Amino acid sequence: MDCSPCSKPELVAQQLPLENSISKRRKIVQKKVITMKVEENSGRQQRGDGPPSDMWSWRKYGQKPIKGSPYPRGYYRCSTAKGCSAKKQIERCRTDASLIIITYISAHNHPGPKFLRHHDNDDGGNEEDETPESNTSQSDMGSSCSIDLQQPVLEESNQLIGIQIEEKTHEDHPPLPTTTATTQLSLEENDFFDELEELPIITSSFTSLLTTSLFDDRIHLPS
DNA sequence: CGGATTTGACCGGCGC
DNA sequence: GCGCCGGTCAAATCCG
Repeated sequence: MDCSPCSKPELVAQQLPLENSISKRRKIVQKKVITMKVEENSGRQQRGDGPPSDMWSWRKYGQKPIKGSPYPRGYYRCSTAKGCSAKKQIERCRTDASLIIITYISAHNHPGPKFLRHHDNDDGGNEEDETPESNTSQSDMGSSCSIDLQQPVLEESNQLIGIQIEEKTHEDHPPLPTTTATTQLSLEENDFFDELEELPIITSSFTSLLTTSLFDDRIHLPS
């Protein structure tokens, strides 16, 4: 039962220096931790780090053994668009190899894959796959993308255990670690996704949960 | 041949 | 100040 990585302090407490390179004064780390159980006979995670396929294209750019965990952590970057700063980390629960912990960092700043496009292009006006490089305005600030964040849809063969959204605003005077906005969700917490139900395809109850949008910087600006 | 993956090295932050 | 650890880079390799 100790397989509750959602509450694992290490996961929650780790800070990502990703944004640090962007802004030293303000560190805003937006992460969404998805814990899901994958079946061994799914034949996908046979290598121990095989990423559950979602609708995005991810390119692996690193892998590191994590202290205290027998399983390495894989670092993936969105390869759907060049300028996309979306990343995800995939690791396995130290106590349960069948438990996959996927950490989504930042967000996609480009139209999503097929089904999203179909839904998004309803107006047929934004078909332009605007490469983020075109607008060099804030291509580096992927977290502040102006479009809603699209979240992956995982195979229904995977069982979603929980989603944990956390957000850290780290300025000169960092608040108590416990003040980090952490939303822990269970499968029963459907009300949270009530606002996210606009997702066009719902292959399963789990996939719909995964289509949540991360936060926009615009909604919350502590300034 | 092009793109994706692998893997070791490097860098920066944090704790002691 | 030093060491540890996590995250990223980049060259080499593999695969389609």
